[in-house]
Amino acid sequence: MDGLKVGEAAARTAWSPRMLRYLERLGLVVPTRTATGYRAYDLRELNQLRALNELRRRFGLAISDLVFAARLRREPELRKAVDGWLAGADDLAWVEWEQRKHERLLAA
Amino acid sequence: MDGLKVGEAAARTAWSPRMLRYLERLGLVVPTRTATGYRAYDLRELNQLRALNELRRRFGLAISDLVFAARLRREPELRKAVDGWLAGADDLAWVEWEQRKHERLLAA
DNA sequence: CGAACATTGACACGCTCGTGTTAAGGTGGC
DNA sequence: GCCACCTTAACACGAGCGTGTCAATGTTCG
Repeated sequence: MDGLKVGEAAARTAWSPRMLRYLERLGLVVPTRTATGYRAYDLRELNQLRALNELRRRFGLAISDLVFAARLRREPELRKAVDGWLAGADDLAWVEWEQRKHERLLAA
Repeated sequence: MDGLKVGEAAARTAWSPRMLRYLERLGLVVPTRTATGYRAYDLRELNQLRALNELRRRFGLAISDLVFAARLRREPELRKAVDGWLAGADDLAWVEWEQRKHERLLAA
């Protein structure tokens, strides 16, 4: 039987049960459920949780940053808009973009 | 003489002078400076500011979301790490990633 | 020179985030 | 059947975000 309950999963990932429920509500790490409603964390979710911790520690990210990153991936329109804004905002990036456009022309 | 002062720029972008200074400190919209230290907003910055407003309104983004997006662009290591996490976290994305790996193998 | 603007820095304030705790009830294994 | 765990919902609370405002000082322009 795989699928740890929230307490067991918490003990193995350095999160609290409270935070596991929170992360689920944010859509970041969503476990399956047993027939009676218990959260069931499999290896996949445990790895996500450990990796999430590591990401936060190494880069000082906020949880909301990851939520936003997930949103960027799911909403292409948003991604395009943000990329466009950054391109307009960042001189160097804009130059690079022009260069790549040039390369594409050369390659064609 | 191009380069509006902070008050003029604010009047033309629906931001307050206070917020323009805040956005500068965050690195999102950074005007040049006159010899005596006054902020000088050119067309480029005015457009960035208007576009930033629009982004926030249309997608309900927080300013910190844009800060994070800018960071993603500037730190490739961070971008790779976050993309990797999302790939592991999102079933569909993972499947697509496998597909693309497959395509790459076929193309080779 | 004086009025109107700019600069930085500080204090303040409401709101949301991340997190814990507690309450009221359901589930499961010994 | 008990005890330990789970469920959701609520109250709480410090920290930080987004903003305004005020103070003390410098700049520009008529």
